Amino acid sequence: MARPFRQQIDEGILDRAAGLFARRGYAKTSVQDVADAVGLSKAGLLHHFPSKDALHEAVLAHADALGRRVLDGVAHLPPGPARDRLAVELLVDVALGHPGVVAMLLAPVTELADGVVHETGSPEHAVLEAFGVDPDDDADPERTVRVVGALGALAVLALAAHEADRTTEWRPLVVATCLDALGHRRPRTLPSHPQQAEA
Amino acid sequence: MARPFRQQIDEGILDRAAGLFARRGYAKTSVQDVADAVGLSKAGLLHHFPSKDALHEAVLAHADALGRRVLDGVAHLPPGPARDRLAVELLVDVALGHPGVVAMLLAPVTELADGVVHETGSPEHAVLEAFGVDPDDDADPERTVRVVGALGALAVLALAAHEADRTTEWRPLVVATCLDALGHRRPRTLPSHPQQAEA
DNA sequence: CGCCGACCGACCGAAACGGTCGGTCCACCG
DNA sequence: CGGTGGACCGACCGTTTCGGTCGGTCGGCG
Repeated sequence: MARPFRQQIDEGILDRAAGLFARRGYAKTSVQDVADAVGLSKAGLLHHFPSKDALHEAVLAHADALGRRVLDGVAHLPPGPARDRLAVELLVDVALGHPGVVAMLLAPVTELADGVVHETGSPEHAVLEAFGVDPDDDADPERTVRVVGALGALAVLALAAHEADRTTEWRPLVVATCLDALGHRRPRTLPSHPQQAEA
Repeated sequence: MARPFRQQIDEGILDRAAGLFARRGYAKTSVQDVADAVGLSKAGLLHHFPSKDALHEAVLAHADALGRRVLDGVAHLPPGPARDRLAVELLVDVALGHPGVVAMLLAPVTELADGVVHETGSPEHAVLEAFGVDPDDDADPERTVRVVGALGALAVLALAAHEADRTTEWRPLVVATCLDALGHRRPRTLPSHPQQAEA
């Protein structure tokens, strides 16, 4: 494990595995699936990680580290448009380089819809925290919808960009789309907005 | 199929199954998974559909019908902001009522990232068509990114809203988020009645 | 009462599962 | 030059899960 070469290979494995675990769940992702995705045999993959469980934990730690990187890079700013913008920039960079990880950040949302119970250590919480959203807080539904929507857009765009091999060209477009989804094109300085809207 | 009661049950099954098939793929979704999701035993589910394959085809037809509904509802308008707005409204209605189907519309994008080959009859093409996007056309990357991003936001928001049981409250917020992601600034400062258009 | 459709528990052969083992290949070192 | 060790694989093992079947229970209805 001393060589950076080895570490680089492992990181590639972790990115691919993250996408599979995120979308299919732990139980539904076989070692063979991951091995195929990274171009190894099952035995070859288990040569890098001693067991499926160890691989899963490494993936979780990997995603957690990336999520925390975003959170730390943004911690010095107070909540507001500037922080949002920086958070989006950092997240897009992470997403375009590691698309599987972003899928993992959204996995809890999609899995809960199936009624599946999951008990992961929630690295996604770091991302929501970076945007100042508490999932259990109903006080500001617009903010919640905006942030979740922007993350959804980012997740699928990162995947599509990676697949189409357009990551560098699309990057500014992805950033703009996410910022627009957040509602940041207009000055949002109305926290006590009487938004009775329509009944 | 005589009673509407039966049809209603089947539609609920199809919605749940669509979400599972979309996110996990056909092979990775077991009959037992669908049965659990709809609260039936495996034998009970296979009483409604003669085989897993028949269930899958029914799900595809269901998604196709919903996708086509959006396309038909929008066909009378020329491409442009007005058509985009109507398409989003229709799609949001479909999505909030049938969140699993929207996940299916996006499945090709996420699956291609895994290198999986899929050969489905692509109901999602109807949706892209409604927004005037050709996936193989590089001429207007911004439009592609915008549309794909808006669909991603919609997909995860529909799931989240369904899970949090906030579909009616969140609907206008979801519409606004998707439109913003598309890059259409809402005419909120116009002298006419911008906000009440969607009621 | 008898009938029928909805639904279930138990079961089947086959396939896939996580993991092990022995071996091949090859870069590198003496 | 032989040899040493890591990366990697094919084949295999015992177990679990797969799609699907079968016989049966239950309740509504004529």
